[in-house]
Amino acid sequence: MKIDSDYAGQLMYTISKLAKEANVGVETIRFYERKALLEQPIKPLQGYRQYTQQALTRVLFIKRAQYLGFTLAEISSLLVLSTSSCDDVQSLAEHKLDIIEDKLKDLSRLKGSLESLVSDCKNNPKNKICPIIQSLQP
Amino acid sequence: MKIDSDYAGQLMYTISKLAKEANVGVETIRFYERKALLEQPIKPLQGYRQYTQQALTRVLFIKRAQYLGFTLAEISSLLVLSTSSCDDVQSLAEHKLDIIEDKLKDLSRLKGSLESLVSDCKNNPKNKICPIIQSLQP
DNA sequence: CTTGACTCCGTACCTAGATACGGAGTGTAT
DNA sequence: ATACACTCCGTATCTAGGTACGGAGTCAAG
Repeated sequence: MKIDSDYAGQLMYTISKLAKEANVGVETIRFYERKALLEQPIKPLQGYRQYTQQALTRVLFIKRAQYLGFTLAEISSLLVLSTSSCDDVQSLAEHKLDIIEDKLKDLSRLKGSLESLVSDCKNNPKNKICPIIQSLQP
Repeated sequence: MKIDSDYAGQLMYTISKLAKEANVGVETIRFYERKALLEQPIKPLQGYRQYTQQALTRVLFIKRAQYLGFTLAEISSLLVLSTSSCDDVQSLAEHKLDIIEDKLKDLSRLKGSLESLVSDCKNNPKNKICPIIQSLQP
């Protein structure tokens, strides 16, 4: 078992170590590189690519942002904006908040409709047509 | 302009008329046929396929069920179950309800997190690093 | 009898976010 | 020194729900 490389006092990772640290698959790392969310380290003449701690930080950033509901495209914007404008980041977040609120409304509506249908089912005397199916007929 | 065919007193549609009535695209009708959500009428030796009112009913059923949050796969199950068991339809709906409730919880959590971050931004003195970006750093 | 609109059919393409595969190169342990 | 694990790279595949395309056939109006 090889120990992680050390360059100028910095811990380095191979792609699989990086993936493991970030709790994602190796293919996911490559995918992020293709999407330009993560810089691909230069390949040395001899051996494998080495990933820095900054790369790990970046992958964790992406995962946290995803957890907050941002898409990869939005995360890409976040990364561009992160070096400049707090105002722009804030409006991205506010826009996302609007979308989330819309989705919440939609889901609440669905919940209400389904609850009412299920309750109809429970009151349904045997041998009668299912109220859910009935409700779906035009 | 050809008038819709009439067979045994029943209104019939060409694929584009059916699509128009159901407010979907022609390609969507074909897609549902491929997914076996809709039966493809037999092609006459001469001329185009004719769709019945039952076909229109079916497409509208699919659209209503989608509006209620069912996926096409679930709608496929609903169609199978619809001819037999109200209990089974009911448990499908209850399972869907569980999923919707989970999503509602997730979205509420996201909403809370984002609201708090946006509010941090608003209190952010100029020239300081954006709190949202900061929160994404490990 | 020609023109333009429509159908038919297979296939390819799209988004989003990965996931899998195959073959060649590389690294390490025994 | 050889077996096995890992990397590298391009490309293909997957889910879900469609949308688009191209060429041949068909239909109806003028």
